[in-house]
Amino acid sequence: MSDEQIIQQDENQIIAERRAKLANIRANGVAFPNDFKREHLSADLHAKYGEVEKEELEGQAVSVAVAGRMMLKRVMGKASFATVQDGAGRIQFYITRDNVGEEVYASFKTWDMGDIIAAKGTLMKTKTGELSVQVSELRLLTKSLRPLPEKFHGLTDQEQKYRQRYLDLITNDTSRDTFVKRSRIVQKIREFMVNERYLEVETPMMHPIPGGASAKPFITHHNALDMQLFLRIAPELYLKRLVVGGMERVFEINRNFRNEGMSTRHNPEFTMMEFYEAYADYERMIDLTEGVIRFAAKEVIGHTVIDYQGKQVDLSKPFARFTIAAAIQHYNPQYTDEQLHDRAFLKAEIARLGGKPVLTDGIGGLQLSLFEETTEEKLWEPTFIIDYPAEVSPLARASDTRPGITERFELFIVGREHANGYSELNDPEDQAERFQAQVALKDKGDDEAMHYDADYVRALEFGLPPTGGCGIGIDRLVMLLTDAPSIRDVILFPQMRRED
RNA sequence: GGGUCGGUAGCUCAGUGGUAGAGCAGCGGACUUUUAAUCCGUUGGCCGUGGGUUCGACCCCCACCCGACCCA
Repeated sequence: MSDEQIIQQDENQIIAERRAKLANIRANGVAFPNDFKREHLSADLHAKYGEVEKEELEGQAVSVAVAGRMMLKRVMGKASFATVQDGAGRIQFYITRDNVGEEVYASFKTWDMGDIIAAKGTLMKTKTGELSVQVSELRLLTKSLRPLPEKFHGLTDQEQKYRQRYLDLITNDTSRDTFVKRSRIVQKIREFMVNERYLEVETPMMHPIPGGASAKPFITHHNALDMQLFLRIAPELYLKRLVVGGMERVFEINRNFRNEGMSTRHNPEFTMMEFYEAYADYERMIDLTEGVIRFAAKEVIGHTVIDYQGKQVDLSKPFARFTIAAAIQHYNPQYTDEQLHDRAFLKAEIARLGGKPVLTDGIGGLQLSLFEETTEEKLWEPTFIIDYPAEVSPLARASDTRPGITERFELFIVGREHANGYSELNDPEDQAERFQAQVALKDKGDDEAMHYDADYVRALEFGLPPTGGCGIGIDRLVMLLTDAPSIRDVILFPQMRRED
């Protein structure tokens, strides 16, 4: 369908009438003026004058200049009220023919919901005590050609909320509030990290070798270099190169791209914070992770015991810790210690539960699969799962005392993974071997296995100090803190199928 | 990929084999303190798309498209 056809199809009587009004405005001067100087925001006025008594307020004769989108309009003969929404809230205009003049008043009556209007006037209070602008000058700044969603119910259609986010933002306070909170959460996370003397950095989004995670990448192509590039699946290997380079505390908050299925928990592009600290281990990363989440909750939500989808989550007390096997047994007491160390039993049990076929054969990997099938979703309260098997942790440092185990953790809250961190593997020879093992897995058909990154190994050969690192899923954290059921509710423009 | 539910006026929703409805928005009128203002009048539909069944389909059947949720 061509654009022209879409436009044609979209036209209706309401739009046609508004276009006619716009044509009339054009014929009479500047249709889209940009010379009005807005001086006040609704929220500031409510904060400053909302509690002032009617007589006192009107005695002060406070002059204001405000502007916004007309959301409600109540015309009563020679006097009208309009509710105007600006970036911070709403305020009511009181418009009378006697104050604005017959001509402007007649024009106002033709203006529509959704139009961007501006007023100068003085503050007043109505007889019910609502702070309002008694308008002396009234202007139309932007004619809106399309009707807004119904004023009471707003926009409810999920698809339209996602595809036309601007409409969702205009009409739904909760949606606006979610994205304001998202911004504040990210800001507070930055503040926390900077206070920990971390430097914020940006590393490439386009990678010649995708690395740092087990995931399928998006593939793109650079014309001038005639080179295949991958949208990054994680910044990890670049950030650790920076630690090699002497940037001892770095973090990056940015997008990752994974070419996988979409769900209420997965969007193809999503935001992670990764951070790396020299001379730190995974215990320090656990502390930072717990600290930054608690800080963001306290600063943005105001408290650390929050509601998520009708159930409480307590972020205030120290997060629980379990090894994988201990967590399985704690939440599924039917499994015996013996069973959890029996390869044949684990394989059969995973298959019975409908889990993915396991390509690796180690006890640790099998336990992890069983954990994913039986336990993950039950971890409602914040819980660190620790001691991941080396075979599924190709970038993590192995335990000095327990063979096959790495110093790694993942954080689960409300049954979802929120963070993943470890003491970094800084032995270049061990790293080279683990990459080779990944390549072998890839050859066996695991298309999420990692590539061999020779430059990364070379960097390690110059010496990566002992380092701790961690990644925190920002979208999921925002979901948690804003009580959003779907990742699409916290991403302004979530990925959607093409409309045609 | 599988299952469930949904797609009807610009928006929010009814309708169930027999002339497509309501509220809001729009248009015309009344109204100088309204609060989703109110009152009177009124315009507006390829009922997601394409096939079928039927004298007749928004409704029944099949396929497809789009979305939400659940499962893999």
